[in-house]
Amino acid sequence: MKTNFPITCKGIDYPSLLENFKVLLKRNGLKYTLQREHILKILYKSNKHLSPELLYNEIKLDAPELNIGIATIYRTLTLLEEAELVTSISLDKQGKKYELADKEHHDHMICTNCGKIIEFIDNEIEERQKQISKQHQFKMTGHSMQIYGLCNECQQNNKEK
Amino acid sequence: MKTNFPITCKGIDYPSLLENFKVLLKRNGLKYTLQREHILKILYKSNKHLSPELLYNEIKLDAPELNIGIATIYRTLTLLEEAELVTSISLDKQGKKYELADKEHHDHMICTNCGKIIEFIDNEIEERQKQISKQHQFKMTGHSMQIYGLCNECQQNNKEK
DNA sequence: GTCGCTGCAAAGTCTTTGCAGAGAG
DNA sequence: CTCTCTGCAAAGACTTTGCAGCGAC
Repeated sequence: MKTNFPITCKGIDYPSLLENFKVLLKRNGLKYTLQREHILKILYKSNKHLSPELLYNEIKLDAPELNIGIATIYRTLTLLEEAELVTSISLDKQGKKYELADKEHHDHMICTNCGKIIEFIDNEIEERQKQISKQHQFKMTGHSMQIYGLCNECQQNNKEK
Repeated sequence: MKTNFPITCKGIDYPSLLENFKVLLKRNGLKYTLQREHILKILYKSNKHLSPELLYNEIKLDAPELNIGIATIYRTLTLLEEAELVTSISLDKQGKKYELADKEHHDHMICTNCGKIIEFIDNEIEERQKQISKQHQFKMTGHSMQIYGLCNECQQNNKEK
């Protein structure tokens, strides 16, 4: 399935996002369902990286009557990722995590102690990546960068011990 | 298990690497076995990123009489990674891949069409990462960066079609 | 000899798939 | 009505673990 969703998500209110979402589903011949809305909603509300399982649990809490299945989560996330409505990062141990697509691309700092994820953007690096790709005659379509280490908090805690 | 292997691997001949390897095993209270040597050897010979399964197959071919088990591959790779004798990258679909630790850290360009991996280093980016970490009071211990896209070859092939 | 290492098979994860029924358009 | 989407359960891929025997030291 090939979809083509030109969209930015964050920084808009939920009702607008939802409207956007419905339009985009239609445009791609996909149906609007309560399950899909809830997935969008939880991603919007939590505003952070969620694993499929976490997302599943959140929806179970938020809408137990929906009785959503984990398979639907996986299927929908795959679909939304193809549609570029969500993006994912894959961490070595923890598996894939998803978040709403952002109008701005960003990279991640991941605390190896507590798992916290700090987002950042750096134009200098972005620019350099393009140059490097060009040098290697490589046609860049995307990239991901993770910095691993200890967040401020965990550094403090370590000192105390 | 905590190991402490200060080492560089590439750019040295195999016998030296092997000697190095034996010393380091001993230093960490680990035993030298034929299985471990073969894993080292294949990683050295292939000089690229291997998945546990590929590594397994290569060893089966190279030394069928060893009758190595896949579990040993996994156990050994985990161990060698802790020991910093090998490093891994995790690609979304393909899972983890391993290579011998290099004296120089490097990043990866990954062709989304053919899976080819091109390695590169860029000091400007390395430097910038340090600065960014500092800005966020984040104690960087490592990082990984992947650029996704089409390698030169695949671009040519696409044009032909 | 001791104790770590190994192969095997079984058990775990995490993710995907087949299917029949439910539901959106 | 039609055809997609869903939940369920089963199947898959990949990785880890328990165990008894083997082998390095």
